[in-house]
Amino acid sequence: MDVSHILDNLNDEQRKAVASPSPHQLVLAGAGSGKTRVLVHRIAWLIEAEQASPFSILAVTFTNKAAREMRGRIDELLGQHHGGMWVGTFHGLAHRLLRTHWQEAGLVQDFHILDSDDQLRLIKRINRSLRIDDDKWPAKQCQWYINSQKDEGLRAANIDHFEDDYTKTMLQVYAAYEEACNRGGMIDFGEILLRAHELWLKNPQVLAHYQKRFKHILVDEFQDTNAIQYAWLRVLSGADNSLMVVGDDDQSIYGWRGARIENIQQFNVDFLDADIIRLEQNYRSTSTILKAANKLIENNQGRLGKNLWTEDGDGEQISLYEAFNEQDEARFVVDRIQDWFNSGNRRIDSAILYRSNAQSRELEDALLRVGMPYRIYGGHRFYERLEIKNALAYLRLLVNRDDDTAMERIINVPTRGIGGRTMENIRSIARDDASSLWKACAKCVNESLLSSRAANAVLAFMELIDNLNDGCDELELHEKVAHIINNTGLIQHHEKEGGEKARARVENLDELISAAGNFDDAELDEEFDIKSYAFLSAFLDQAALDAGESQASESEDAVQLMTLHSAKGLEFQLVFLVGLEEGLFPHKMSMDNITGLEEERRLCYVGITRAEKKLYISHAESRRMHGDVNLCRPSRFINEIPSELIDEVRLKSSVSRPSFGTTKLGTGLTRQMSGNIEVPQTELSLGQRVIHGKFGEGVILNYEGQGSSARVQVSFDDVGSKWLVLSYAKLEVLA
DNA sequence: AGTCCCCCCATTTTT
DNA sequence: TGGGGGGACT
Repeated sequence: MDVSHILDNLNDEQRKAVASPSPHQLVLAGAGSGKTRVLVHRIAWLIEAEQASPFSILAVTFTNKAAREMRGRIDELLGQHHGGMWVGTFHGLAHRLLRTHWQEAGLVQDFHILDSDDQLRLIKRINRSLRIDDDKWPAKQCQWYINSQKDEGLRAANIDHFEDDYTKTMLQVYAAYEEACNRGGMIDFGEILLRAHELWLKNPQVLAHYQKRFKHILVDEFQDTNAIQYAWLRVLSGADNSLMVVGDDDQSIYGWRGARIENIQQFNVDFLDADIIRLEQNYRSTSTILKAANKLIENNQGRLGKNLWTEDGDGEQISLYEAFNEQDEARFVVDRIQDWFNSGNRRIDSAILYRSNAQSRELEDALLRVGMPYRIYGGHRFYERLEIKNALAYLRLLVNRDDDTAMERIINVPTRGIGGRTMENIRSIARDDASSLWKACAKCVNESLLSSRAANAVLAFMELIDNLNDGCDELELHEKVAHIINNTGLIQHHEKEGGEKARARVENLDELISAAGNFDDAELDEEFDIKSYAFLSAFLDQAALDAGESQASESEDAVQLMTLHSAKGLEFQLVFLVGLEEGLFPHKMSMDNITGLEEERRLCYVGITRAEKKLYISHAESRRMHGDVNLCRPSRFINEIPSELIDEVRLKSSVSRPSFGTTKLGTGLTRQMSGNIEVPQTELSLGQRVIHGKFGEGVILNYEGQGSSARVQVSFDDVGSKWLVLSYAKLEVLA
């Protein structure tokens, strides 16, 4: 077979990786160096050149989006869809194994997945029943503890007891939580991986089967794997199978959630014969941008070492803007995007990247003010929304009446007179009988264990669910969903909230019906009857494992706003990195230790390498955070970029820039101001020192409005900051 | 059961 | 500054 089309259009290094004869490859793929390309071409190479069966291939990614993209590109390159190949996320694949081997994994057949919201609710309930002080040991903290232990592959029984309060309490909660999950047939995200790993260890015959099947394993974003994920891979690949891992140690930004950058080094130890291939040629950015990124990341210790280069030219200089405050920064960014748009570019090719979500507000305000369309990534994902989770909980009860998490969620939503008192009774009966809430409800009704009013309400609820069930039997999935939504009063319930929010919720419920209609079983080998409860079950699994895109309208030409973390893997012609200030980026929570600081630096590296053509970096001299104004020093990362690559932006008004004296802001710090933004139609500019007849001396912080309604915000030395209408306040400029 | 108010908190996020 | 959660009050 002619396989030249697989190797054509690859560079030497990419080709070396794709056609590597070694059983193990470590591909260190720099940003924009064609890493997905290598994975996709490698798979095509295995199938077409080495005659590997698609059934023998397993490709793992971190996100569903990445898995879908890879799958699409493989099909495209091969010109057909190979069903037998497993391409998915760690969680998706592990889940698939557990569905098949539920018995060997020690699960019940109809186990269901607990998402982080369900998990937190469950922990809260457990803590209440254990009488654990929520102020001292917040449920969130317990959740974090449990998940981190699971990421490390540790169960409560495996953890050494120390007699300190913290470990003692956490272990108590962890153990009770494990028990509750087992009783209810629930597994959380960490448990999916842990069980899948234990499945290998406890069932040699199952392991042998999959080791024999998956001769070729490929892993994307390897630097993001945690301990359990790597252990799972290592065991599966065994002694004979081929394993290709692709990653970039310089883009490891998820250490805080268990990712182990050390897995890359460990790979070299575990597989001494591994072929190490560096992809350093970059096809994304200008030489200037790459030089900046290279120099910045050189400040990190213990790197495997990589230097990005391009055949492209230098391109534009990086622009650095020193804003007076966060509003000025936002205004600057929006102005630049307008210029860019007005010179014939698309907004969708520009992105504003920030360290923390809170920074988006100012940017949004500025964008709204000029009426520029934008899209914010992040926030609530579709299947995590309240109204969607409520509807799904009804569906879950149809599949399994003993699903306590679902019961807890909707037994009184919409309100039907089953309050906290009644629930306490039901819970305690369930606890005593070690039964589910549903069974406890039945018992309460049959044996008259509740007041008649409560009993009636409970009975009505149970009848509602049973009737829904009967009405659903012969319906297709989307009809089932519609049936539930229309017959539970959920719409009216959410409408009652009123306002924009209510409208959005009702719309989302509609969208859920379409989502059910679109649900396809492309990734499942089994044939499903779309009217069956098994199909409904598969849909619910999918909803738990794939949170869904947060916003649907992708078509609009809008500026992209997102955190640096969510920008990983994306690229834009024009990129703004905003808020480069000490304490914000690097963030103060991560800057006091070298590990944290280096991860922040990698985050900055990720940000810089998102830019294809032009990069703007900005920082503000003062920024309002949690209510009060802080003075900010420029981020050390700015100094780590060679100054010859940077042009400092001076706005045109800087020619007539007023001179500033040494000013004092409310914080008591003394510093040199260098603002240069003029308040329109006045002689004033931001940062300027002024005097007011009544309030005394101060500094101009901000302005808004024009003409007679123009106002300025002044931070007075003695009385704090005030907004003044210019036409009334007689402000005198101080030299 | 629902509303209101106060207090507390405040990186990053996927599954 | 502002959002969310929990408790108290109606």
